[in-house]
Amino acid sequence: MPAPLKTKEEVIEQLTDVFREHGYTGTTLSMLSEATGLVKASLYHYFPRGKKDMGLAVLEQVGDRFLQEVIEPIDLDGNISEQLELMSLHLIKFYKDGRVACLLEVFSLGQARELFQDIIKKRIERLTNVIASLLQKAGFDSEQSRQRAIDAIVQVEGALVVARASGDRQVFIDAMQVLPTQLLRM
Amino acid sequence: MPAPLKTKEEVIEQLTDVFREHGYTGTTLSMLSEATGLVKASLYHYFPRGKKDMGLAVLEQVGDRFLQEVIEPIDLDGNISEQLELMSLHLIKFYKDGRVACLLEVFSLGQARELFQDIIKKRIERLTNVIASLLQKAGFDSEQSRQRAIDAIVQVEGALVVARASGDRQVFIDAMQVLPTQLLRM
DNA sequence: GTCTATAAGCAGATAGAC
DNA sequence: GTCTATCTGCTTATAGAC
Repeated sequence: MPAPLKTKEEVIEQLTDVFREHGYTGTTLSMLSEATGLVKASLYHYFPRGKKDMGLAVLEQVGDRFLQEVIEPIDLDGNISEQLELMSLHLIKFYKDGRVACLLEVFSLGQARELFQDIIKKRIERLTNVIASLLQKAGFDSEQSRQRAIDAIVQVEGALVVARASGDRQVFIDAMQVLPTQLLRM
Repeated sequence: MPAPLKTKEEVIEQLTDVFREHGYTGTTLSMLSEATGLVKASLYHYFPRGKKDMGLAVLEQVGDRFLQEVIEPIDLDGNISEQLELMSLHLIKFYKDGRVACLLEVFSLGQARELFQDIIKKRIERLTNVIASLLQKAGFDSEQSRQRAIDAIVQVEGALVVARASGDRQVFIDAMQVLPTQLLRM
């Protein structure tokens, strides 16, 4: 039996680009078909329950990639300032200089909200905890760390939105570059 | 000739709620019909070019309301810290404690982006200038004022997104309450 | 695993009566 | 100014051949 031309993971990656640009409702099966090179019926082979399954798969894979590419490289025993600088660089890369949206933003709108809100809520909670534990290592108390972790997420989401809306990606890059200093400011 | 039961302005207000919740693509004429109590054909009386016209009308009216309710109350001759506190309160009210989205965010996604990007870009530029001129009154130089104005918009947009995604409106309220201090910090 | 063909329904939009 | 009725095209989704 020959290996499939595409793994499911590769298909999901191609779906991701479309969902990130158009949101959940704004994405049609025709777009997804064109992006993957598979006709609609073929997509149903990978995702039997259709668009909803595709959204879930994309959300999960992007979440995993975020942890791998942005969070896991952080060395909790390293210099905190350097680790935050590293995180900043990885954030810029992950969001392609501000060119792509965050799924947590675009999947929390309209009818998609009901479908994905539990997952999205958990992801934000988890991300808050990870960043907060990093800041606790830097000497902030539990509550301060949690507040600053939320600030960081607010900063990322806001900078992505403003960069996209204004058409100026530099807004995102600048915001990420000052993020480490902001988080450690007394 | 009797007065119409609804003015166009009132109709636009009802459309606004739907567009803010579902975004442009996610909003259907059926939703708009239900929200206004008018059948689809009646909506075309007010907006001859259809959904696109409705989006433009909503964008314009919300922009005007923002200037009236958040920007114009600011007294450029008053105490700067007090004026920013006032702005903070008005922002919380305008976005209904974080319950409603910003149109500049949700109208900059997917296919709606091409339709509205020029308007959205101009609105952000204008808003940046207004806030920057306020900060110049507080003694910041031109470049610092502009940067901090962008920071403020990033903060508002980010806090709205995180509040919506996490289902915790307090995130937005908290962020708005610390905004004045943040903007004036040396 | 990929395809052709097709179903059922909803989308945005229009004609024309009242 | 609001309506009923209708149109065309696109939507998600499925059946079944290869």
